[in-house]
Amino acid sequence: MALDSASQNQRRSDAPEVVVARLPQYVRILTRLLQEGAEVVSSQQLGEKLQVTPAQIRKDLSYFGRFGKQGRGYSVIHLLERLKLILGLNSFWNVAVVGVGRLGRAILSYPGFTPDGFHIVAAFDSNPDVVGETIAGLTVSSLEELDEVVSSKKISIAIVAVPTEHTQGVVDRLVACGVRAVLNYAPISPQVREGVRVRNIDPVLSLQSMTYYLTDHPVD
Amino acid sequence: MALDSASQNQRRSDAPEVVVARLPQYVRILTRLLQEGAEVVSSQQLGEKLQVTPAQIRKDLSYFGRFGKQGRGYSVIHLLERLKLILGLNSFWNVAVVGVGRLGRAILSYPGFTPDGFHIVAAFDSNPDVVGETIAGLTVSSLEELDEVVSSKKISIAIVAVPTEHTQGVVDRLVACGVRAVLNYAPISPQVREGVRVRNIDPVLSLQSMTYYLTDHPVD
DNA sequence: CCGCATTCGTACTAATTTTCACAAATACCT
DNA sequence: AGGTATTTGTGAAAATTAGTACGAATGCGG
Ligand SMILES: NC(=O)c1ccc[n+]([C@@H]2O[C@H](COP(=O)([O-])OP(=O)(O)OC[C@H]3O[C@@H](n4cnc5c(N)ncnc54)[C@H](O)[C@@H]3O)[C@@H](O)[C@H]2O)c1
Ligand SMILES: NC(=O)c1ccc[n+]([C@@H]2O[C@H](COP(=O)([O-])OP(=O)(O)OC[C@H]3O[C@@H](n4cnc5c(N)ncnc54)[C@H](O)[C@@H]3O)[C@@H](O)[C@H]2O)c1
Repeated sequence: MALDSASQNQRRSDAPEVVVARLPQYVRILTRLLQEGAEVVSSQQLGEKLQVTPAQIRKDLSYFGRFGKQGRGYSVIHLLERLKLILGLNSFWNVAVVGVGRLGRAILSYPGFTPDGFHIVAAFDSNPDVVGETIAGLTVSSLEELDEVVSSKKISIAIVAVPTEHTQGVVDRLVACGVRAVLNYAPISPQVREGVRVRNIDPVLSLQSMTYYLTDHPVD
Repeated sequence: MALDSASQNQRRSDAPEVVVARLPQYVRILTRLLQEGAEVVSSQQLGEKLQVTPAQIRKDLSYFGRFGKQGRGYSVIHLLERLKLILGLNSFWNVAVVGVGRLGRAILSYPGFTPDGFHIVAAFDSNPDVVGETIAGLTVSSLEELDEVVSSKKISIAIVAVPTEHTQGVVDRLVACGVRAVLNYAPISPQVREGVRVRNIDPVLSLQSMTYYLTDHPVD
Protein backbone atom coordinates (compact mmCIF):
# COMPACT_ATOMS: atom_id res chain seq x y z
CA MET A 1 0.00 0.00 0.00
CA ALA A 2 0.83 3.74 -0.08
CA LEU A 3 2.63 4.17 -3.39
CA ASP A 4 -0.08 3.80 -5.97
CA SER A 5 -0.67 4.82 -9.56
CA ALA A 6 -0.69 8.56 -8.93
CA SER A 7 2.71 9.28 -10.39
CA GLN A 8 2.29 7.43 -13.63
CA ASN A 9 -1.26 8.52 -14.19
CA GLN A 10 -2.67 11.93 -15.04
CA ARG A 11 -5.52 11.87 -12.52
CA ARG A 12 -7.51 14.00 -14.95
CA SER A 13 -10.59 14.44 -12.86
CA ASP A 14 -9.63 16.20 -9.69
CA ALA A 15 -7.44 19.11 -10.67
CA PRO A 16 -9.13 22.47 -10.12
CA GLU A 17 -9.70 24.56 -13.20
CA VAL A 18 -7.50 27.39 -11.88
CA VAL A 19 -4.63 24.95 -11.69
CA VAL A 20 -5.16 23.70 -15.23
CA ALA A 21 -5.23 27.29 -16.44
CA ARG A 22 -1.77 27.86 -15.02
CA LEU A 23 -0.16 24.86 -16.66
CA PRO A 24 0.15 26.50 -20.10
CA GLN A 25 2.22 29.24 -18.52
CA TYR A 26 4.54 26.65 -17.06
CA VAL A 27 4.79 25.06 -20.48
CA ARG A 28 5.74 28.38 -22.03
CA ILE A 29 8.48 29.13 -19.50
CA LEU A 30 9.86 25.60 -19.73
CA THR A 31 9.94 25.81 -23.51
CA ARG A 32 11.99 28.97 -23.26
CA LEU A 33 14.30 27.46 -20.64
CA LEU A 34 14.84 24.44 -22.86
CA GLN A 35 15.78 26.67 -25.79
CA GLU A 36 18.20 28.52 -23.53
CA GLY A 37 19.82 25.22 -22.69
CA ALA A 38 18.73 24.92 -19.06
CA GLU A 39 18.65 21.31 -17.85
CA VAL A 40 17.07 21.66 -14.44
CA VAL A 41 14.95 24.28 -12.77
CA SER A 42 13.65 24.65 -9.23
CA SER A 43 10.19 25.73 -8.18
CA GLN A 44 11.94 28.77 -6.75
CA GLN A 45 13.33 29.82 -10.13
CA LEU A 46 10.09 29.03 -11.92
CA GLY A 47 8.23 31.08 -9.35
CA GLU A 48 10.45 34.09 -9.90
CA LYS A 49 9.86 34.02 -13.63
CA LEU A 50 6.12 33.66 -13.23
CA GLN A 51 5.66 35.88 -10.21
CA VAL A 52 4.06 33.17 -8.12
CA THR A 53 5.18 31.39 -4.99
CA PRO A 54 7.29 28.24 -5.34
CA ALA A 55 4.78 26.44 -3.12
CA GLN A 56 2.02 27.08 -5.60
CA ILE A 57 4.00 25.58 -8.41
CA ARG A 58 4.85 22.47 -6.42
CA LYS A 59 1.26 22.12 -5.28
CA ASP A 60 -0.08 22.56 -8.81
CA LEU A 61 2.25 19.91 -10.18
CA SER A 62 1.42 17.54 -7.36
CA TYR A 63 -2.12 17.20 -8.73
CA PHE A 64 -0.67 15.30 -11.65
CA GLY A 65 2.24 13.37 -10.24
CA ARG A 66 5.72 13.70 -8.86
CA PHE A 67 8.09 15.17 -11.37
CA GLY A 68 10.91 16.62 -9.31
CA LYS A 69 13.87 15.45 -7.33
CA GLN A 70 14.64 16.74 -3.88
CA GLY A 71 17.75 18.83 -3.59
CA ARG A 72 17.82 19.27 -7.34
CA GLY A 73 14.60 20.49 -8.89
CA TYR A 74 12.85 19.52 -12.10
CA SER A 75 14.37 18.27 -15.33
CA VAL A 76 13.29 20.94 -17.79
CA ILE A 77 12.87 18.59 -20.72
CA HIS A 78 11.12 15.90 -18.71
CA LEU A 79 8.69 18.24 -16.94
CA LEU A 80 7.89 19.99 -20.21
CA GLU A 81 7.17 16.67 -21.84
CA ARG A 82 4.87 15.58 -19.02
CA LEU A 83 2.96 18.84 -18.90
CA LYS A 84 2.39 18.78 -22.63
CA LEU A 85 1.08 15.26 -22.30
CA ILE A 86 -1.26 16.27 -19.49
CA LEU A 87 -2.57 19.23 -21.49
CA GLY A 88 -2.92 17.15 -24.65
CA LEU A 89 -0.22 19.12 -26.42
CA ASN A 90 1.95 16.17 -27.34
CA SER A 91 0.69 16.39 -30.90
CA PHE A 92 -1.14 18.97 -32.96
CA TRP A 93 -4.76 20.08 -32.79
CA ASN A 94 -6.42 21.09 -36.02
CA VAL A 95 -8.19 24.42 -35.75
CA ALA A 96 -10.70 26.28 -37.91
CA VAL A 97 -11.05 30.04 -38.07
CA VAL A 98 -14.57 31.28 -38.74
CA GLY A 99 -14.93 34.90 -39.84
CA VAL A 100 -12.20 36.20 -42.09
CA GLY A 101 -12.56 39.93 -41.48
CA ARG A 102 -9.94 42.28 -40.14
CA LEU A 103 -9.37 40.27 -37.00
CA GLY A 104 -9.68 36.87 -38.67
CA ARG A 105 -6.97 37.83 -41.15
CA ALA A 106 -4.62 38.90 -38.37
CA ILE A 107 -5.23 35.55 -36.66
CA LEU A 108 -4.67 33.58 -39.86
CA SER A 109 -1.34 35.24 -40.45
CA TYR A 110 -0.18 34.96 -36.85
CA PRO A 111 2.67 32.46 -36.72
CA GLY A 112 2.39 31.90 -32.97
CA PHE A 113 -0.16 29.08 -32.96
CA THR A 114 1.86 26.44 -34.76
CA PRO A 115 4.87 26.22 -32.44
CA ASP A 116 2.48 25.80 -29.52
CA GLY A 117 0.42 22.88 -30.77
CA PHE A 118 -2.25 24.31 -33.07
CA HIS A 119 -2.51 24.00 -36.83
CA ILE A 120 -4.98 26.30 -38.50
CA VAL A 121 -6.23 24.06 -41.29
CA ALA A 122 -9.41 25.78 -42.44
CA ALA A 123 -11.01 29.20 -42.67
CA PHE A 124 -14.66 30.02 -43.28
CA ASP A 125 -16.59 33.14 -44.13
CA SER A 126 -20.17 33.87 -45.17
CA ASN A 127 -19.21 36.63 -47.59
CA PRO A 128 -18.99 35.27 -51.18
CA ASP A 129 -16.37 37.92 -51.98
CA VAL A 130 -14.11 36.52 -49.28
CA VAL A 131 -14.68 32.84 -50.04
CA GLY A 132 -11.94 31.61 -52.34
CA GLU A 133 -9.44 34.20 -51.21
CA THR A 134 -6.12 32.84 -49.99
CA ILE A 135 -4.61 34.20 -46.77
CA ALA A 136 -1.36 32.94 -45.34
CA GLY A 137 -1.54 29.97 -47.67
CA LEU A 138 -5.07 28.98 -46.72
CA THR A 139 -8.07 29.30 -49.01
CA VAL A 140 -11.26 30.53 -47.40
CA SER A 141 -14.15 28.08 -47.61
CA SER A 142 -17.86 28.77 -47.65
CA LEU A 143 -20.07 27.84 -44.74
CA GLU A 144 -21.73 25.11 -46.79
CA GLU A 145 -18.53 23.13 -46.54
CA LEU A 146 -18.33 23.49 -42.77
CA ASP A 147 -19.66 20.11 -41.77
CA GLU A 148 -17.68 18.24 -44.41
CA VAL A 149 -14.38 20.00 -43.68
CA VAL A 150 -14.68 19.81 -39.90
CA SER A 151 -15.26 16.08 -40.15
CA SER A 152 -12.67 15.25 -42.77
CA LYS A 153 -9.96 17.37 -41.20
CA LYS A 154 -10.79 16.23 -37.68
CA ILE A 155 -11.21 19.75 -36.38
CA SER A 156 -12.22 19.93 -32.73
CA ILE A 157 -11.29 23.54 -31.99
CA ALA A 158 -12.60 26.71 -33.62
CA ILE A 159 -11.60 30.34 -33.39
CA VAL A 160 -14.64 32.52 -34.01
CA ALA A 161 -14.26 36.13 -35.16
CA VAL A 162 -17.62 37.03 -36.67
CA PRO A 163 -19.91 39.96 -35.88
CA THR A 164 -21.54 39.73 -32.46
CA GLU A 165 -25.03 39.05 -33.76
CA HIS A 166 -23.89 36.01 -35.74
CA THR A 167 -21.68 34.55 -33.07
CA GLN A 168 -24.20 32.38 -31.23
CA GLY A 169 -25.47 30.93 -34.50
CA VAL A 170 -21.98 30.16 -35.73
CA VAL A 171 -21.04 28.54 -32.45
CA ASP A 172 -24.19 26.42 -32.54
CA ARG A 173 -23.34 25.22 -36.03
CA LEU A 174 -19.77 24.45 -35.04
CA VAL A 175 -20.88 22.46 -32.01
CA ALA A 176 -23.37 20.58 -34.16
CA CYS A 177 -20.48 19.65 -36.47
CA GLY A 178 -18.52 18.22 -33.56
CA VAL A 179 -16.35 21.13 -32.43
CA ARG A 180 -15.71 20.86 -28.70
CA ALA A 181 -13.73 24.01 -27.89
CA VAL A 182 -14.32 27.56 -29.04
CA LEU A 183 -12.20 30.66 -28.74
CA ASN A 184 -14.57 33.56 -29.24
CA TYR A 185 -13.61 37.16 -29.98
CA ALA A 186 -17.06 38.75 -29.99
CA PRO A 187 -18.13 40.70 -26.89
CA ILE A 188 -20.66 38.13 -25.72
CA SER A 189 -20.38 34.76 -24.05
CA PRO A 190 -21.89 32.11 -26.33
CA GLN A 191 -23.97 29.46 -24.62
CA VAL A 192 -23.03 25.88 -25.31
CA ARG A 193 -24.11 22.48 -24.11
CA GLU A 194 -22.30 20.69 -21.32
CA GLY A 195 -19.01 19.24 -22.48
CA VAL A 196 -18.13 22.05 -24.87
CA ARG A 197 -15.54 24.57 -23.72
CA VAL A 198 -15.58 28.28 -24.47
CA ARG A 199 -13.02 30.99 -23.80
CA ASN A 200 -13.75 34.59 -24.64
CA ILE A 201 -11.24 37.23 -25.61
CA ASP A 202 -12.64 40.62 -24.81
CA PRO A 203 -10.30 43.59 -24.74
CA VAL A 204 -13.01 45.97 -23.56
CA LEU A 205 -13.65 43.98 -20.40
CA SER A 206 -9.90 43.85 -19.78
CA LEU A 207 -9.62 47.62 -20.13
CA GLN A 208 -12.64 48.25 -17.93
CA SER A 209 -11.22 46.11 -15.16
CA MET A 210 -8.14 48.33 -15.07
CA THR A 211 -9.76 51.75 -15.00
CA TYR A 212 -11.06 51.07 -11.51
CA TYR A 213 -7.50 51.29 -10.27
CA LEU A 214 -6.62 54.42 -12.21
CA THR A 215 -7.60 56.73 -9.40
CA ASP A 216 -7.10 60.04 -11.17
CA HIS A 217 -9.84 61.11 -13.50
CA PRO A 218 -10.15 60.16 -17.13
CA VAL A 219 -9.99 63.03 -19.58
CA ASP A 220 -13.25 64.85 -19.94
CA MET B 1 -23.99 55.44 14.58
CA ALA B 2 -24.57 52.45 12.29
CA LEU B 3 -25.52 54.07 8.98
CA ASP B 4 -22.31 55.68 7.84
CA SER B 5 -20.80 56.80 4.57
CA ALA B 6 -20.71 53.39 2.94
CA SER B 7 -23.64 53.89 0.64
CA GLN B 8 -22.63 57.23 -0.79
CA ASN B 9 -18.96 56.42 -1.07
CA GLN B 10 -17.14 54.00 -3.33
CA ARG B 11 -14.94 52.41 -0.64
CA ARG B 12 -12.30 51.89 -3.30
CA SER B 13 -9.83 50.07 -1.12
CA ASP B 14 -11.41 46.87 0.05
CA ALA B 15 -13.07 45.26 -2.93
CA PRO B 16 -11.31 42.06 -4.05
CA GLU B 17 -9.88 42.10 -7.53
CA VAL B 18 -12.14 39.23 -8.65
CA VAL B 19 -15.13 41.33 -7.76
CA VAL B 20 -13.85 44.35 -9.67
CA ALA B 21 -13.23 42.12 -12.68
CA ARG B 22 -16.90 41.12 -12.72
CA LEU B 23 -18.26 44.64 -12.65
CA PRO B 24 -17.61 45.32 -16.35
CA GLN B 25 -19.80 42.33 -17.19
CA TYR B 26 -22.58 43.78 -15.10
CA VAL B 27 -22.12 47.07 -16.92
CA ARG B 28 -22.42 45.34 -20.25
CA ILE B 29 -25.64 43.51 -19.38
CA LEU B 30 -27.18 46.62 -17.85
CA THR B 31 -26.32 48.63 -20.95
CA ARG B 32 -28.14 46.08 -23.06
CA LEU B 33 -31.11 45.99 -20.71
CA LEU B 34 -31.34 49.77 -20.83
CA GLN B 35 -31.37 49.72 -24.62
CA GLU B 36 -34.10 47.11 -24.50
CA GLY B 37 -36.14 49.45 -22.34
CA ALA B 38 -35.98 47.52 -19.06
CA GLU B 39 -36.47 49.73 -16.05
CA VAL B 40 -35.73 47.37 -13.19
CA VAL B 41 -33.87 44.11 -12.90
CA SER B 42 -33.45 41.67 -10.03
CA SER B 43 -30.27 39.92 -8.99
CA GLN B 44 -32.07 36.75 -10.06
CA GLN B 45 -32.51 37.96 -13.64
CA LEU B 46 -29.01 39.37 -13.79
CA GLY B 47 -27.66 36.08 -12.52
CA GLU B 48 -29.45 34.12 -15.21
CA LYS B 49 -27.97 36.25 -17.94
CA LEU B 50 -24.49 36.00 -16.50
CA GLN B 51 -24.60 32.42 -15.32
CA VAL B 52 -23.78 33.31 -11.74
CA THR B 53 -25.80 33.04 -8.55
CA PRO B 54 -27.98 36.00 -7.55
CA ALA B 55 -26.23 35.99 -4.19
CA GLN B 56 -22.90 36.65 -5.80
CA ILE B 57 -24.24 39.66 -7.60
CA ARG B 58 -25.75 41.09 -4.46
CA LYS B 59 -22.58 40.41 -2.54
CA ASP B 60 -20.41 42.00 -5.21
CA LEU B 61 -22.53 45.13 -5.31
CA SER B 62 -22.59 45.37 -1.53
CA TYR B 63 -18.85 46.15 -1.55
CA PHE B 64 -19.69 49.48 -3.09
CA GLY B 65 -23.01 50.47 -1.58
CA ARG B 66 -26.69 49.70 -1.52
CA PHE B 67 -28.26 50.15 -4.89
CA GLY B 68 -31.37 48.02 -4.80
CA LYS B 69 -34.82 48.06 -3.33
CA GLN B 70 -36.31 45.11 -1.53
CA GLY B 71 -39.21 43.48 -3.26
CA ARG B 72 -38.37 45.27 -6.46
CA GLY B 73 -34.76 44.93 -7.61
CA TYR B 74 -32.36 47.42 -9.12
CA SER B 75 -33.15 50.41 -11.28
CA VAL B 76 -31.30 49.58 -14.50
CA ILE B 77 -30.37 53.15 -15.30
CA HIS B 78 -29.36 54.01 -11.77
CA LEU B 79 -27.27 50.91 -11.15
CA LEU B 80 -25.56 51.31 -14.51
CA GLU B 81 -24.73 54.90 -13.70
CA ARG B 82 -23.27 53.96 -10.33
CA LEU B 83 -21.20 51.08 -11.66
CA LYS B 84 -19.76 53.24 -14.41
CA LEU B 85 -18.82 55.80 -11.79
CA ILE B 86 -17.17 53.16 -9.64
CA LEU B 87 -15.19 51.82 -12.59
CA GLY B 88 -14.25 55.28 -13.78
CA LEU B 89 -16.31 54.92 -16.94
CA ASN B 90 -18.41 58.02 -16.44
CA SER B 91 -16.35 59.80 -19.06
CA PHE B 92 -13.89 58.74 -21.75
CA TRP B 93 -10.36 57.47 -21.41
CA ASN B 94 -7.92 58.38 -24.12
CA VAL B 95 -6.02 55.39 -25.44
CA ALA B 96 -2.93 54.94 -27.60
CA VAL B 97 -2.28 51.96 -29.83
CA VAL B 98 1.38 51.06 -30.24
CA GLY B 99 2.27 48.73 -33.10
CA VAL B 100 0.23 49.18 -36.26
CA GLY B 101 0.72 45.78 -37.84
CA ARG B 102 -1.96 43.28 -38.77
CA LEU B 103 -3.40 43.15 -35.29
CA GLY B 104 -2.96 46.86 -34.56
CA ARG B 105 -4.94 47.69 -37.69
CA ALA B 106 -7.78 45.43 -36.67
CA ILE B 107 -7.84 47.11 -33.27
CA LEU B 108 -7.78 50.60 -34.75
CA SER B 109 -10.75 49.85 -36.96
CA TYR B 110 -12.73 48.08 -34.24
CA PRO B 111 -15.73 50.26 -33.36
CA GLY B 112 -16.36 48.52 -30.04
CA PHE B 113 -14.10 50.61 -27.82
CA THR B 114 -15.83 53.95 -28.17
CA PRO B 115 -19.31 53.03 -26.93
CA ASP B 116 -17.70 51.51 -23.85
CA GLY B 117 -15.63 54.41 -22.64
CA PHE B 118 -12.41 54.39 -24.65
CA HIS B 119 -11.30 56.80 -27.36
CA ILE B 120 -8.34 55.70 -29.41
CA VAL B 121 -6.66 59.05 -30.00
CA ALA B 122 -3.17 58.07 -31.15
CA ALA B 123 -1.32 55.29 -32.94
CA PHE B 124 2.43 54.70 -33.04
CA ASP B 125 4.75 52.51 -35.06
CA SER B 126 8.49 52.26 -35.46
CA ASN B 127 8.34 51.48 -39.17
CA PRO B 128 8.85 54.67 -41.24
CA ASP B 129 6.70 53.18 -44.00
CA VAL B 130 3.78 52.94 -41.62
CA VAL B 131 4.23 56.33 -39.96
CA GLY B 132 2.02 58.87 -41.69
CA GLU B 133 -0.47 56.28 -42.88
CA THR B 134 -4.09 56.95 -41.93
CA ILE B 135 -6.19 54.09 -40.53
CA ALA B 136 -9.77 54.53 -39.45
CA GLY B 137 -9.28 58.29 -39.51
CA LEU B 138 -6.16 58.26 -37.35
CA THR B 139 -2.69 59.11 -38.65
CA VAL B 140 0.12 56.92 -37.36
CA SER B 141 2.80 58.81 -35.43
CA SER B 142 6.45 58.00 -35.00
CA LEU B 143 7.84 56.91 -31.65
CA GLU B 144 9.73 60.20 -31.30
CA GLU B 145 6.41 61.89 -30.71
CA LEU B 146 5.36 59.42 -28.02
CA ASP B 147 6.17 61.50 -24.97
CA GLU B 148 4.75 64.68 -26.41
CA VAL B 149 1.50 63.11 -27.63
CA VAL B 150 0.88 61.04 -24.50
CA SER B 151 1.24 64.19 -22.39
CA SER B 152 -0.71 66.57 -24.57
CA LYS B 153 -3.56 64.15 -25.20
CA LYS B 154 -3.66 62.98 -21.58
CA ILE B 155 -3.29 59.32 -22.51
CA SER B 156 -3.15 56.99 -19.53
CA ILE B 157 -3.95 53.70 -21.25
CA ALA B 158 -2.07 51.96 -24.05
CA ILE B 159 -2.82 48.96 -26.21
CA VAL B 160 0.45 47.32 -27.23
CA ALA B 161 0.62 45.07 -30.31
CA VAL B 162 4.28 44.97 -31.22
CA PRO B 163 6.53 41.95 -31.77
CA THR B 164 7.30 40.05 -28.58
CA GLU B 165 10.94 41.08 -28.41
CA HIS B 166 10.07 44.78 -28.46
CA THR B 167 7.20 44.59 -26.03
CA GLN B 168 9.04 45.09 -22.75
CA GLY B 169 10.94 48.06 -24.19
CA VAL B 170 7.77 49.67 -25.53
CA VAL B 171 5.96 49.16 -22.24
CA ASP B 172 8.89 50.70 -20.34
CA ARG B 173 8.79 53.76 -22.59
CA LEU B 174 5.04 54.09 -22.18
CA VAL B 175 5.26 53.87 -18.42
CA ALA B 176 8.04 56.45 -18.43
CA CYS B 177 5.69 58.75 -20.37
CA GLY B 178 3.01 58.39 -17.73
CA VAL B 179 0.87 55.53 -19.02
CA ARG B 180 -0.65 53.64 -16.10
CA ALA B 181 -2.52 50.77 -17.73
CA VAL B 182 -1.40 48.50 -20.56
CA LEU B 183 -3.30 45.97 -22.62
CA ASN B 184 -0.66 43.71 -24.12
CA TYR B 185 -1.14 41.29 -27.01
CA ALA B 186 2.33 39.74 -27.12
CA PRO B 187 2.78 36.29 -25.57
CA ILE B 188 4.77 37.51 -22.58
CA SER B 189 3.84 39.30 -19.39
CA PRO B 190 5.64 42.65 -19.31
CA GLN B 191 7.05 43.67 -15.95
CA VAL B 192 6.05 47.06 -14.65
CA ARG B 193 6.56 49.03 -11.49
CA GLU B 194 4.01 49.01 -8.71
CA GLY B 195 0.99 51.11 -9.53
CA VAL B 196 0.89 50.28 -13.23
CA ARG B 197 -1.71 47.76 -14.38
CA VAL B 198 -1.21 45.17 -17.11
CA ARG B 199 -3.64 42.78 -18.76
CA ASN B 200 -2.45 40.28 -21.31
CA ILE B 201 -4.46 38.90 -24.19
CA ASP B 202 -3.03 35.56 -25.18
CA PRO B 203 -5.11 33.28 -27.39
CA VAL B 204 -2.57 30.45 -27.21
CA LEU B 205 -2.84 30.21 -23.43
CA SER B 206 -6.62 30.24 -23.77
CA LEU B 207 -6.53 27.39 -26.27
CA GLN B 208 -4.07 25.38 -24.21
CA SER B 209 -6.26 25.63 -21.14
CA MET B 210 -9.09 24.00 -23.09
CA THR B 211 -7.25 21.07 -24.63
CA TYR B 212 -6.89 19.51 -21.19
CA TYR B 213 -10.62 18.87 -21.20
CA LEU B 214 -10.77 17.52 -24.74
CA THR B 215 -10.30 13.94 -23.65
CA ASP B 216 -10.09 12.32 -27.05
CA HIS B 217 -6.81 12.62 -28.84
CA PRO B 218 -5.76 15.45 -31.10
CA VAL B 219 -5.11 14.53 -34.71
CA ASP B 220 -1.68 13.00 -35.25
C1' DC C 1 -55.55 48.37 4.69
C1' DC C 2 -53.97 43.66 5.15
C1' DG C 3 -51.71 39.59 3.74
C1' DC C 4 -48.73 37.53 0.46
C1' DA C 5 -45.17 37.29 -2.86
C1' DT C 6 -40.70 39.48 -3.96
C1' DT C 7 -36.20 40.75 -3.35
C1' DC C 8 -32.47 43.11 -1.14
C1' DG C 9 -28.43 43.24 2.12
C1' DT C 10 -25.76 40.71 5.07
C1' DA C 11 -24.33 37.63 9.01
C1' DC C 12 -23.04 33.15 8.94
C1' DT C 13 -21.34 28.86 6.82
C1' DA C 14 -19.16 26.23 3.29
C1' DA C 15 -15.95 25.56 -0.32
C1' DT C 16 -11.98 26.67 -2.66
C1' DT C 17 -7.46 28.28 -3.14
C1' DT C 18 -3.11 29.69 -1.37
C1' DT C 19 0.57 29.57 1.77
C1' DC C 20 3.30 27.52 5.48
C1' DA C 21 6.42 24.51 7.24
C1' DC C 22 8.75 20.31 7.67
C1' DA C 23 10.24 15.33 6.84
C1' DA C 24 12.59 12.99 3.29
C1' DA C 25 15.65 12.83 -0.41
C1' DT C 26 19.50 14.47 -3.06
C1' DA C 27 23.74 16.94 -4.24
C1' DC C 28 28.01 18.77 -3.14
C1' DC C 29 32.08 19.97 -0.58
C1' DT C 30 35.97 18.69 2.02
C1' DA D 1 32.22 9.23 4.28
C1' DG D 2 30.11 12.68 6.97
C1' DG D 3 28.15 17.10 7.20
C1' DT D 4 25.74 20.88 5.17
C1' DA D 5 22.89 23.15 1.88
C1' DT D 6 19.03 22.43 -1.37
C1' DT D 7 14.71 21.38 -2.76
C1' DT D 8 10.75 18.39 -3.32
C1' DG D 9 5.96 16.80 -1.98
C1' DT D 10 2.39 17.32 1.11
C1' DG D 11 -0.41 17.56 5.33
C1' DA D 12 -2.18 21.37 7.98
C1' DA D 13 -3.25 26.23 8.56
C1' DA D 14 -4.62 30.51 6.67
C1' DA D 15 -6.80 33.34 3.49
C1' DT D 16 -9.91 34.14 0.08
C1' DT D 17 -14.11 33.48 -2.35
C1' DA D 18 -18.72 31.69 -2.90
C1' DG D 19 -23.20 30.22 -1.16
C1' DT D 20 -27.01 29.94 2.40
C1' DA D 21 -30.54 31.66 4.67
C1' DC D 22 -33.15 34.99 6.89
C1' DG D 23 -34.77 39.63 8.68
C1' DA D 24 -36.38 43.83 6.76
C1' DA D 25 -38.42 46.38 3.07
C1' DT D 26 -41.38 46.99 -0.75
C1' DG D 27 -45.17 46.38 -3.93
C1' DC D 28 -49.52 44.46 -5.23
C1' DG D 29 -54.09 42.42 -5.35
C1' DG D 30 -58.26 42.29 -3.30
N1 LIG E 1 -11.08 44.00 -34.74
C1 LIG E 1 -10.78 43.92 -33.46
O1 LIG E 1 -9.71 44.32 -33.00
C2 LIG E 1 -11.74 43.32 -32.54
C3 LIG E 1 -11.52 43.52 -31.21
C4 LIG E 1 -12.38 42.96 -30.32
C5 LIG E 1 -13.42 42.21 -30.77
N2 LIG E 1 -13.64 42.04 -32.05
C6 LIG E 1 -14.77 41.21 -32.47
O2 LIG E 1 -14.33 40.24 -33.38
C7 LIG E 1 -15.36 40.00 -34.34
C8 LIG E 1 -14.81 40.25 -35.71
O3 LIG E 1 -14.29 41.56 -35.79
P1 LIG E 1 -13.70 42.14 -37.14
O4 LIG E 1 -13.13 43.47 -36.80
O5 LIG E 1 -12.82 41.17 -37.77
O6 LIG E 1 -15.03 42.33 -38.00
P2 LIG E 1 -15.17 42.32 -39.61
O7 LIG E 1 -16.51 42.89 -39.89
O8 LIG E 1 -13.97 42.93 -40.21
O9 LIG E 1 -15.15 40.79 -39.99
C9 LIG E 1 -16.22 39.92 -39.74
C10 LIG E 1 -16.18 38.82 -40.79
O10 LIG E 1 -17.11 37.82 -40.44
C11 LIG E 1 -17.80 37.41 -41.60
N3 LIG E 1 -19.08 36.85 -41.23
C12 LIG E 1 -20.23 37.49 -40.93
N4 LIG E 1 -21.20 36.63 -40.61
C13 LIG E 1 -20.65 35.40 -40.70
C14 LIG E 1 -21.15 34.10 -40.49
N5 LIG E 1 -22.40 33.91 -40.08
N6 LIG E 1 -20.33 33.07 -40.68
C15 LIG E 1 -19.05 33.27 -41.08
N7 LIG E 1 -18.52 34.48 -41.29
C16 LIG E 1 -19.32 35.54 -41.10
C17 LIG E 1 -17.89 38.65 -42.45
O11 LIG E 1 -18.08 38.32 -43.81
C18 LIG E 1 -16.54 39.30 -42.18
O12 LIG E 1 -15.58 38.84 -43.09
C19 LIG E 1 -16.51 40.90 -33.98
O13 LIG E 1 -17.40 40.20 -33.17
C20 LIG E 1 -15.85 41.97 -33.15
O14 LIG E 1 -16.76 42.49 -32.21
C21 LIG E 1 -12.81 42.57 -32.97
N1 LIG F 1 -1.96 38.66 -35.32
C1 LIG F 1 -2.56 38.01 -34.32
O1 LIG F 1 -3.67 37.48 -34.44
C2 LIG F 1 -1.89 37.87 -33.03
C3 LIG F 1 -2.40 36.97 -32.15
C4 LIG F 1 -1.83 36.85 -30.93
C5 LIG F 1 -0.76 37.64 -30.60
N2 LIG F 1 -0.27 38.50 -31.44
C6 LIG F 1 0.86 39.33 -31.03
O2 LIG F 1 0.60 40.70 -31.29
C7 LIG F 1 1.78 41.37 -31.67
C8 LIG F 1 1.58 42.00 -33.02
O3 LIG F 1 1.20 41.01 -33.94
P1 LIG F 1 0.97 41.36 -35.47
O4 LIG F 1 0.48 40.13 -36.09
O5 LIG F 1 0.21 42.62 -35.61
O6 LIG F 1 2.50 41.62 -35.94
P2 LIG F 1 3.00 42.52 -37.16
O7 LIG F 1 4.41 42.14 -37.41
O8 LIG F 1 2.02 42.48 -38.26
O9 LIG F 1 2.97 44.00 -36.59
C9 LIG F 1 3.87 44.49 -35.62
C10 LIG F 1 3.98 45.99 -35.81
O10 LIG F 1 4.74 46.53 -34.74
C11 LIG F 1 5.64 47.50 -35.28
N3 LIG F 1 6.77 47.63 -34.35
C12 LIG F 1 7.85 46.85 -34.23
N4 LIG F 1 8.64 47.30 -33.24
C13 LIG F 1 8.04 48.38 -32.74
C14 LIG F 1 8.38 49.29 -31.71
N5 LIG F 1 9.47 49.12 -30.99
N6 LIG F 1 7.54 50.29 -31.46
C15 LIG F 1 6.42 50.45 -32.18
N7 LIG F 1 6.05 49.63 -33.16
C16 LIG F 1 6.85 48.61 -33.44
C17 LIG F 1 6.02 46.96 -36.62
O11 LIG F 1 6.49 48.00 -37.44
C18 LIG F 1 4.69 46.37 -37.09
O12 LIG F 1 3.94 47.36 -37.77
C19 LIG F 1 2.89 40.33 -31.63
O13 LIG F 1 3.52 40.39 -30.38
C20 LIG F 1 2.14 39.03 -31.75
O14 LIG F 1 2.83 38.00 -31.09
C21 LIG F 1 -0.81 38.66 -32.67
